[in-house]
Amino acid sequence: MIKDLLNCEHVGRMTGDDRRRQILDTAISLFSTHGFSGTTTRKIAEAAGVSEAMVFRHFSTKDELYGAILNEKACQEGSLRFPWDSNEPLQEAIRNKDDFGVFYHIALHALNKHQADVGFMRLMFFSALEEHDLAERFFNEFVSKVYDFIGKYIKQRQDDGAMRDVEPRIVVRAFLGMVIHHSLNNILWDKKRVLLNVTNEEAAKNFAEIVLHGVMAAKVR
Amino acid sequence: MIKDLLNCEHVGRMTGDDRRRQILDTAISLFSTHGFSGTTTRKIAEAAGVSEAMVFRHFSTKDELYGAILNEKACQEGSLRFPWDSNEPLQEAIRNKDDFGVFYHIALHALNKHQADVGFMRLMFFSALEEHDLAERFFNEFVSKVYDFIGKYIKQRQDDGAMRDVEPRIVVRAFLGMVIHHSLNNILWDKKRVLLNVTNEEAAKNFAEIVLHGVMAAKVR
DNA sequence: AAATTCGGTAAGTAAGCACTTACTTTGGAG
DNA sequence: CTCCAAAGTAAGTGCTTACTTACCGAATTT
Repeated sequence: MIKDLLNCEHVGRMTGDDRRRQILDTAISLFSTHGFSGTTTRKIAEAAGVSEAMVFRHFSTKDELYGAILNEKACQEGSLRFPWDSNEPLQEAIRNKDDFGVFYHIALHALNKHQADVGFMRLMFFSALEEHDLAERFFNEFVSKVYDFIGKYIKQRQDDGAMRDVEPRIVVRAFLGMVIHHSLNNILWDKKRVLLNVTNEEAAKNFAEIVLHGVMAAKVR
Repeated sequence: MIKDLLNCEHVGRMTGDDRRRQILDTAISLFSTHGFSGTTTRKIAEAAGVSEAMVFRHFSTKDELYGAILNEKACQEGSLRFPWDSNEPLQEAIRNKDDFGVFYHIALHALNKHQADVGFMRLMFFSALEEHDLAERFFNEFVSKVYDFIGKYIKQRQDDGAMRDVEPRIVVRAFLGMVIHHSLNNILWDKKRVLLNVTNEEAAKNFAEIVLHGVMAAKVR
């Protein structure tokens, strides 16, 4: 029979794996906008265009479905794609001890990532608020490694005499605070960007400058 | 009869207003730990030690109860207590153009407030994620005024020639980012303070120094 | 002391929830 | 073409939900 022609919007039935993926994607979108208890299995099924029984064929409980999502998201984002993986400009900045470049590219990478996956950020915040243990896992496997990475760079630059003697982790907290808080504003609090409307590049540039030099006028430099 | 003696843990009945307050307080605690849809009216009633009917006598719907909470919280925190109200050290720092003092006291005030009312912060994040319009109201009535206040101070110091020419709102975003993100870590992600364990005073001091001078070693100063 | 008010409950109701059962349809291998 | 595993569903199950009704009994008022 004629198949795989005009695969527009799916008419017939899907393979098990395809349907599983589709239910998962649908669920991600719903959980990320309404949280765990705010999302019903019925709505997931409806949005996926199947009966509820299909949801439970692929995931035996609602908890397992939520777990599968967080697991995938945390791993996908956590184990493969660190900000420094396949980020040549950042790697080069590190090699050259170009401090501005390092902070700029970390910030820009993060801001772009957050913007591209709003659902992921919402999901993480929901599961942190709802105290789901996989949010903790994401924190342990991803965030803490970012702290180590940036912290080590700062420590080395302090040893070089280029940076003053501040606890590196406080600097990391301050810097990531600027970046993450900015994303959070764009996603959650100030979606219309009334308070502040800047490109990711501008934000990254300013955050990097502030963490390095602050806002005071240079006296003699 | 003997009454009002040994008023330990309440035996008899409460006045309407007292009961209303008590239900409200109970609900605040539950909503802030489980979110709106994660909290049932039954659990609220149980925790308050009354029947569900009492909850609905005081608040005609669950939505109204949630609204009353956010309303009170947003107003209580929003209209009276700005960081600069009844904060003499901050006011003095402003008068003296003591930039470090200004940022230090704003940060310290915020960090202490967040620590003292974890429930409020959780509530705000839940309602922002759940897109409750009163989170938006809090943002418009409180946050935007903080931006104006700090932004104006920065603008003035730029005019004085003391601070370099950066968009003041970006500086505010960066500074509040450090502070709020730090609180968020303490409340949500890193409750045990594995990554960073500092007092509010230390954090405020370092954040203020970073926003003013950055982390680079002084060249000639 | 009787009347009235109001804090309080037991026992509902209808709708919605996560999850199941028993069954039908479909596509592809033999 | 025949079969059968797997994709799919309709119609439940028992339980929980937000919310209601009809009724107590302790105070306070008169």
